[in-house]
Amino acid sequence: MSGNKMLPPAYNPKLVEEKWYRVWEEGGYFRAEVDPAKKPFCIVMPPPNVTGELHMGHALNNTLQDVLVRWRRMQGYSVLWLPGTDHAGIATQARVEAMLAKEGLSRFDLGREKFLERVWAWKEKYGNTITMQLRRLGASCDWERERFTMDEGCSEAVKEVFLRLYECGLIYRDNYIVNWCPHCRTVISDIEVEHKETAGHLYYIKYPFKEGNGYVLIATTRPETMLGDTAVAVNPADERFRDLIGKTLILPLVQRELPVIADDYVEMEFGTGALKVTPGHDPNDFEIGRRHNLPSVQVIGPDGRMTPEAGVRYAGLDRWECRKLVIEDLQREGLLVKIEDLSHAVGRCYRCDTVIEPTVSKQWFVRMKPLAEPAIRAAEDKRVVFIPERFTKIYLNWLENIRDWCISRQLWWGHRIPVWHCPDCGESTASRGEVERCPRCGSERVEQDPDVLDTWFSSALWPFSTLGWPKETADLSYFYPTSVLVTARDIIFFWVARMIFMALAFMDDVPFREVFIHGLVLDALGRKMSKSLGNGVDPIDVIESHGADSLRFMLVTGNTSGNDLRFHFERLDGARNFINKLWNASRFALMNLGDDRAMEQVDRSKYELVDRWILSRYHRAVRKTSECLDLYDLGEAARVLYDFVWDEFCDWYIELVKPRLYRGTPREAAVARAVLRKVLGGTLRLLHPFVPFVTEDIWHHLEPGAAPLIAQCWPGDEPELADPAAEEEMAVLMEIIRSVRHIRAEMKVPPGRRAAVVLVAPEEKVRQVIEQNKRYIEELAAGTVSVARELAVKPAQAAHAVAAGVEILVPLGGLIDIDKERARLVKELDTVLNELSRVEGKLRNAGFLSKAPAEVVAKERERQAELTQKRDSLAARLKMFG
RNA sequence: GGGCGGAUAGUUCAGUGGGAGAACGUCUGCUUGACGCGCAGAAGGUCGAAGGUUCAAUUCCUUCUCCGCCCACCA
Repeated sequence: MSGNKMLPPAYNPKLVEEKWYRVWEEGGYFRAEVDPAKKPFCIVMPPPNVTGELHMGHALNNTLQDVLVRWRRMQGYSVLWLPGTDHAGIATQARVEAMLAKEGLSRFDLGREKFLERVWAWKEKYGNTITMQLRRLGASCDWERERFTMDEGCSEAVKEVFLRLYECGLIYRDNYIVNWCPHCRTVISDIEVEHKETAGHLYYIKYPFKEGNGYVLIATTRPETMLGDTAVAVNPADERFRDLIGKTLILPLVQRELPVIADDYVEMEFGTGALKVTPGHDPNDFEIGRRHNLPSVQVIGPDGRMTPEAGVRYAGLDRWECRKLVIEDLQREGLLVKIEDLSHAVGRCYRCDTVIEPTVSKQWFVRMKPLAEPAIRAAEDKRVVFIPERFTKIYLNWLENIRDWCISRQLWWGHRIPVWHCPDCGESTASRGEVERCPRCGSERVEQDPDVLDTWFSSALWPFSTLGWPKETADLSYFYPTSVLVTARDIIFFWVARMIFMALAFMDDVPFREVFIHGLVLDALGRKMSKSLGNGVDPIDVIESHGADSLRFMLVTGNTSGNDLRFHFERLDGARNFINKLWNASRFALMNLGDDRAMEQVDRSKYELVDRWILSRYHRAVRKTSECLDLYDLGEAARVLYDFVWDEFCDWYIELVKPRLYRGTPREAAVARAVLRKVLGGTLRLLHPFVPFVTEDIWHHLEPGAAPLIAQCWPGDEPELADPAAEEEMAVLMEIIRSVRHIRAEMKVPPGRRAAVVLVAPEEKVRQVIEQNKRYIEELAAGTVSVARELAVKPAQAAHAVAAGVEILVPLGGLIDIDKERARLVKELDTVLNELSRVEGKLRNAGFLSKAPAEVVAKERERQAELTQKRDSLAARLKMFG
């Protein structure tokens, strides 16, 4: 025996996780090779923000990827899991600005260049926090290929894509109504606006006619915007207002003249049926304005304060203060008719939750229709497949209703728009390199556009920019298209869809063949984990307390693809217990296996029933696990392994193997050891993708000197191990053992006391199986077993049961409590009778007999026979008690 | 206003056109030579409601109820 006995009785992740990660990383096991002899398997990691710290969402996302990647690697694919981080424009800039604020500085004090130096310095210092945390999770990505959305290569790709889109007219610059965040001081795209139902008010305001008395009553939720009104619109079909169209109103407080116009957009039923039109601060009004050539007045500025256009009384006021004052003023003038409560959706910035101010502004856009179409077809043609399938519809629905994508941001941190403007002639020039002078007028006063691109613009290129595009690299031709994208369902629009249309436009192929969507990690109460709620659980804390494997296993088993997952600490304990169970089963094996590996090659004819059984079950586990993984059913795969390890391998096989190991002949023990080693070795391989650390550690105790488990091959299908006969026979033994245990427990037979179990088995074959495996029943049910074909005289002082057609008698001498035994039998008989009547009812049904498949009918017949025998036996037994 | 997901044991969740499952919790035993992060045994469910399809529905279809999410330019 070797140093195996040194294994401690509990697995301690802290002792081994760091060590094995180092072995893997330094051993180059994560390194991807372009190997034409192998099939490629590639995943690009959704890049976490450089500002980020690992949260449960990352932990889930990366665990799923790591399971797939480790599994494929073991299967012999040439695997590339490409990691990286995202520059996260607003988030990172805000972080550094907050730091500057502590020094009493703003970014404007530093200037663009100096500020960017500070951001880069910050990134160098803190940007690898999350990648270090991913290592602790066990993520087996190729760190030598780590990328950053603003590194040289990615920036090249961004420029290239921008220029090509610009040149073919798919990127344009226009004055348009956009979503302005007064807090972030930048425009954001439509999907970055979160619409939240908010309690508000509907204000009814009189707009007097210019001529004569009377007024039109309008209703608005945002009275401060009235300062920018340039018309009032009614529905042309609205009888009430037909005569008013073309008349002129006087805008209260401002005294501007407003035409009454007719537009289909106006809902007759809402409010008063008359709509105040503010082209400068409402997307719908903007469209109406364009249709009717209305002027647009910007009354709210970039800082959320009223502009001079709003009039001297209001200029400089915060938009909310202004609202109050406008209401007061209207009230004073008797123009405010009433205020109603109204719940409506208010758009807020997804980053800072500030209420978005729609504003007209000159921005850069991507023309979406031509790009969206191929992306729609790719999903329709199943060139990209979503798992679960239902997300296809969500994706398609979004693309089919897509609007142009606003890509410019008024930030400094990001990819600067590669366009230079000439102040002299107005020419704009897009260029890959610096532009020194205007190509049109020769002016040297050209200046680069100050804005940067939406962070998601560079993310959209991630699957090919990281592989080297626009260069034609070996990685790109070998690994592209990537195999699968693993991501949370909340960024299908932000990211998945954009990667697909960009890839189709520039690579002429999908970026990945499959999209594996998972849900969100919620807290125990079902709420989203968030910083503001303070209900987040830190994965690193969990790794500290339970180990990375426990966290991984819990996340995988708790998850059905696409569905959210609630985080329960109890489940974490369950995962840890499982890992500890595996550890101890291995410990048992190692204590008994010894070092004589070469001797363990055993002739299969020497296998006993229990060996054939566990090998057959192992074979099933291999097959089932592989099937589940193929279907991205990782949770089910992990559950299959959990059940196999705990129920079959530990609770049954290890117990069944002990008699031979402890008291068997040397030859018997050798057979047992061989099977034990085989099953344990295979199981470790199966479990490795899920719980890499503990399996790797055990592996090296089991096979000292062998290559690490990460580099071992995935268990192949061994059809010769399937043994239905062994499973059937074993089922009989197990049922008998359970019955005896049940009787012992119910009748309170002390554990130390051996019971003399009598088994009456009329069937020759069954009797043989029992006879040959008597020792196992004796061992596991703590008794001595005798078998008979029939029994002339049945002992009265015995507990009785029927299992698998075998009558079981456990003589209890004076111990038996007749009343208790009778009650037990009555209860047993009751369930048998219920079941039997159900089965017989079925078999009496002509429809069932004629229409149900033959094997279903046969099965019911079999059950009927079994139940009948059980019933008779129980009834006879009851009769004995009178 | 559309769309999606969930509703199954006390709790958290799997699952299935033909005998309802796991984990945790509960109850009863147990210093059984791997493990008390354990072992053995047990209790506990008209599978949200109502219809329909079928020989057979917890599972498929329709409607409804409740919870959650996403999308949407009724001010």
